[in-house]
Amino acid sequence: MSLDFVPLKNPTHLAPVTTADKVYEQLLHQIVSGKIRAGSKISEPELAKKFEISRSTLREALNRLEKCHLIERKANVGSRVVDCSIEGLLELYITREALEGMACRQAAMNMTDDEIVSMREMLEEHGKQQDLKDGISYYQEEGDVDFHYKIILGSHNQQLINILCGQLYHLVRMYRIQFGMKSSRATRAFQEHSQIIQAIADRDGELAEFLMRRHIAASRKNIERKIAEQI
Amino acid sequence: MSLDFVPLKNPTHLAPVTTADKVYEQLLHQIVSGKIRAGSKISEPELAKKFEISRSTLREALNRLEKCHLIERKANVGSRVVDCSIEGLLELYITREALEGMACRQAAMNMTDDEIVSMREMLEEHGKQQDLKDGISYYQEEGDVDFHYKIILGSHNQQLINILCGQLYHLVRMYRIQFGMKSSRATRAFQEHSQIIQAIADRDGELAEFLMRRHIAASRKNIERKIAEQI
DNA sequence: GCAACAAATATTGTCGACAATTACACAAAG
DNA sequence: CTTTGTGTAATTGTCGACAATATTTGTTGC
Repeated sequence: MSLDFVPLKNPTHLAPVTTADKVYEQLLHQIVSGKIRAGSKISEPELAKKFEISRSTLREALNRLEKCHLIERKANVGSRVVDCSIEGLLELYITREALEGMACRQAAMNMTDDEIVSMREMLEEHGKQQDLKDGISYYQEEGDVDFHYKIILGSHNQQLINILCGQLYHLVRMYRIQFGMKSSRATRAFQEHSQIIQAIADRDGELAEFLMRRHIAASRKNIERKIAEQI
Repeated sequence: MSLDFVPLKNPTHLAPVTTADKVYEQLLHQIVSGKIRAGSKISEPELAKKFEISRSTLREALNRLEKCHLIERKANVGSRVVDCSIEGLLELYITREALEGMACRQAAMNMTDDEIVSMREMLEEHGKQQDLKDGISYYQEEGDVDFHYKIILGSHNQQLINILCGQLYHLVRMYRIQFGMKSSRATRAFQEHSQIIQAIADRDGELAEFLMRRHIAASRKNIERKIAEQI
């Protein structure tokens, strides 16, 4: 299996230099996209052979996946991909609400004017795409993630950035893909994004946090509602 | 170097089964306590020899330290212990404020009555010790951590538990030890703890989160003040 | 047919050696 | 004296093999 192509999008992302890095990226993508099924057992010998690397190198890659909580290891038993459950999804969103809310508050305090301008431009761009496609759209989904990434980075808080971009957002993307979560409240979400940016531009940290928390909570409740309907 | 003695206190803690587990615990303790200095470079051959294990096993242990952000690795360069900076400490407390605030809100919603009783008992115990020693005390410091651990666990949210107990609190303890942070507001903190438990017992999640955030923010501001004085 | 135990198989953990990369020491040039 | 370049030494990354543990298979007894 080739190790070249890089299928990743993450602001924390560094260029992969070592073999284990590249395998890690491949596996990350395959898990997030569901090509390696959630909850499935990982066979070290099997994967090592598939990637044509030694088990040591593969284990190094697995360690990094474990670091972002995409797999879980038990001593002398092995690794499993985390499984996607509704409870897990809700817990994830609650955690996001806390962290991104604070990140948003910090962003209002710490973002440079340039960063704010750049966010406004991005939002405009998203608005145009929304005009064209309205409803569901790949760009909306990716656009949403981009928006959140920029705010997180804008907090200038390395702890928040590491936890959110380095760990939680891989899971967020995984759930989005595997549960087929298209937002269904795109125009609404776009408005909320605008409000949030305005609060940041006004340097109103308290409001910015409040709005971000409401934004994520709304998204969570939307999911809860859908789940309830399916029963 | 012997690998037997277990010097750890963490609710997420599982019995170490593998050699790498034991070495990880030893290193964790040595880093948190400052025996291995913050910011210092880690030599794999040197440490492996000291523990009388192979480099592979040591690297396995290092991977776990990296997982809780106690060391940082650069490809082809090596590992360093994270260094303790004032900015890092403040960022840590801001992150704690967000996460523990939410954990406290969830605890108010999800704790069982038994858990609440158990918290009350613990607080009483701490109160007695405070009567005796008043001022600075080992028990106060450990008691404070115990209090926070219990609330985090009470959230019943695995994400919050993992991030806080598995990652952030190692850093918290490291900073406490290395910066010699004795609270200096012990009686005040005790009162705040009481208030928080009351809010949880009343199932008032909103108030519980508010109080916990104020509690941690006060602690952070206390640190900022001390730092300012030293200049 | 089912349960409990035993042997065989497969998987994970650990080891030591080699390859690739980086850091260091020293010499030569400006 | 500083700086640049080169060669050596040290460190990290990767590999394949062996040991320890878990899982599966097969067998025996009821």
